[in-house]
Amino acid sequence: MQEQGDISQAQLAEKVGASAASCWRRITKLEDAGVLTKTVRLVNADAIDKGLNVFCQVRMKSHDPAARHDFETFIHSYAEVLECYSMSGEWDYLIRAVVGDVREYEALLMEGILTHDAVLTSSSHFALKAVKYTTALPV
Amino acid sequence: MQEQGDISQAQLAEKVGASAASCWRRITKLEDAGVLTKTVRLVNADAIDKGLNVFCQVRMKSHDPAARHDFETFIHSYAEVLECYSMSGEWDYLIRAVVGDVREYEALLMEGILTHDAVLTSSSHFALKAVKYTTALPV
DNA sequence: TAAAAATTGAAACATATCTTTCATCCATCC
DNA sequence: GGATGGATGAAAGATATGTTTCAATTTTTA
Repeated sequence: MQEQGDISQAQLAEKVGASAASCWRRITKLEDAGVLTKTVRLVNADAIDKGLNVFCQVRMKSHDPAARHDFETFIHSYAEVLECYSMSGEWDYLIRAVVGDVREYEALLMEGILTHDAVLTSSSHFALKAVKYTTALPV
Repeated sequence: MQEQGDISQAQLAEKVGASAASCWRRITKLEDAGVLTKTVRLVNADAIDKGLNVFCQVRMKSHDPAARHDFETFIHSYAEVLECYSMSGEWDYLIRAVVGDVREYEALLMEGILTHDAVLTSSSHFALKAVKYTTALPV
């Protein structure tokens, strides 16, 4: 289901060698346990001109909880930011953003991310190619 | 659909203020055009003990196409590696891997990634928290 | 402005879908 | 070893689903 989210329980049952009813019970249990979460439809980034992946490392001026929380809420408001992680080490945050071109990224960085009060420095790195991208966790 | 991949066309129609038939036609067109790709089910990483995100930067010994291609195929074989990008700048690749704990990552790195002939160096960075994670591209 | 082309919505259609029920099977525990 | 609890599969049931058709409307083209 991680690879084919729209598979029917009947097909799934055949694939795993169980009954449809058994699949239904297991899926329901996993949903209730919060293991299986939402179903999403993936979009081809190149097809909608968002094929450029940029990674942005951010260092904060202050590490106090309020500033961090404010920055995290702030970063959530940017649709171009698909991923953001609070990091150990020299950089406080690592962001993955998708844009159509470098100009678009410049705008996101200069008029967006860097305008936040708590941000001290940033360092951007551009992906030349997405070698692998999957949402499926191991087993 | 990027946020709710299992929405029915009837619900979608109501949401966007169009008919179900119209939705069906548009979806079919986007699928045929390769814009809408597969539907996937997301899994709660913490629930299956894969809640630790690690970023690994890799530098290659050689930059020749054969070595790169071989490494990229190699990296595809690791289920823990969810994302891998060929990068500009000082590092050749950036990898995001999910593991249960640091021990598990040590094994992936030492017995996996670093065993590849073309790899020169690597640098790993651990995420303390996933602040934002979405698969939905902007608009 | 008039003709042509494309898009739309409503309804009908056929089908696939999830969900429940029930009897059976298996494993476990006292 | 018998009884209890849990899991299983097959079938039935009700419903929601995708897909097509057709007439009407809108947009484009000449």
